[in-house]
Amino acid sequence: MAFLRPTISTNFFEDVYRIVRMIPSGRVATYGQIATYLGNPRAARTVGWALHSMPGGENIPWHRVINSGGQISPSPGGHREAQQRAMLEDEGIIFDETGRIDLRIYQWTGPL
DNA sequence: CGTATGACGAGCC
DNA sequence: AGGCTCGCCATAC
Repeated sequence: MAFLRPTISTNFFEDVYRIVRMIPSGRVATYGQIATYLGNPRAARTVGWALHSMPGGENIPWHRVINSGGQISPSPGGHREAQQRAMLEDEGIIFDETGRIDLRIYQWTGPL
């Protein structure tokens, strides 16, 4: 529906959403990882930005995207962090004492 | 068109 | 281990 589309052609953003949508439940991906799949390994910040300004209503598992440290990136407002963690735990992901995820186990291997 | 910004990442202390 | 700085890149203004 073209009339529902934002005036701006956020092509890069759509690509980000497309990748994120492929992440299966119980798995996570890092911002840098997604940026790599888009062909820009250094655009991790932009990926994060795409998610923070993500349109609601879309079926995008934004909570499955974390930083390379295996932690949930603090967002302005903060409370999303707890929500994100709860959703991930609900998918069976275990956090350690420092609130970190073991990427060796949960990191999505990509659209292989 | 130049400046500022931001769910990052790697490096250094 | 934890915290700070700098580099990167697509958008917003």
